[in-house]
Amino acid sequence: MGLTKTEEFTKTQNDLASLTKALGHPARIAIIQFLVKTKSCVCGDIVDELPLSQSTVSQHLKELKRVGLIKGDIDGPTTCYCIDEKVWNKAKKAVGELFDSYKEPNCC
Amino acid sequence: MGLTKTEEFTKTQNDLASLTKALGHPARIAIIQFLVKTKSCVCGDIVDELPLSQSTVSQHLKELKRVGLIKGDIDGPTTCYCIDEKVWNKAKKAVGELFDSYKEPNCC
DNA sequence: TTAACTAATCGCAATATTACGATAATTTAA
DNA sequence: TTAAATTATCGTAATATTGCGATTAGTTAA
Repeated sequence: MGLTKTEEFTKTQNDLASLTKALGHPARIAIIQFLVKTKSCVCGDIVDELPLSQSTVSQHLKELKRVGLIKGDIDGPTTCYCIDEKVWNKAKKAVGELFDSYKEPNCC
Repeated sequence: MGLTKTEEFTKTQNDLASLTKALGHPARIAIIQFLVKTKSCVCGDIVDELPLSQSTVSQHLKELKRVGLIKGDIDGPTTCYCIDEKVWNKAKKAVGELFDSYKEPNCC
């Protein structure tokens, strides 16, 4: 079918999956790393940094915006992208809790 | 195209993306949570727990095995799945470093 | 051996994703 | 106003993902 059965899972599960899915592409990891390390965050700079076309980069930015990890402020003709601190910290906590929930081998 | 330009990104970027992509489905999050909380980890128990068919669950297990987060020991007619501690800790570290790399708002 | 059980794989259909060029929308500069 | 620059969106093609039923492969029990 190609259609995830979202309604069969909990909100937590769907939210975590949505977040990790958004990070699940090397271009989007690269965008995040670039936004973390640079002070400027003009869209054009991101396009220049990535080995992808402008329209493709724009799509990846949209996906990261969808989950809220980044936000874009329109500033004249350009758009200034950056990490959304609040959502970032929430995501960090959620993913951290998942990884921390495993303590030690149960079997095998 | 539908084909990620893997070769244009660094190994770190591809590895992180591959890992988060594997976590990017609610069924796979549910599987991980189930393996974390239960002591038993028989494949059939996972199938019973999830609202998906046996073949679909098997596919999700395969994806998690592909990135190494879980491993499956064939034990007679059943297969015993569990978290792979070593890969888990590596993944935890890699994702943790990504989230920790962001310190404070740069702009916007 | 046969039968029952477990789990992986195959084949298929529906939908999603990735990527690009072209176009549109917006803003600034001339 | 016109032209240039920036970014979003549209349309399209190729590939990937999700899900299921059916089948296959393997093991155990009778």
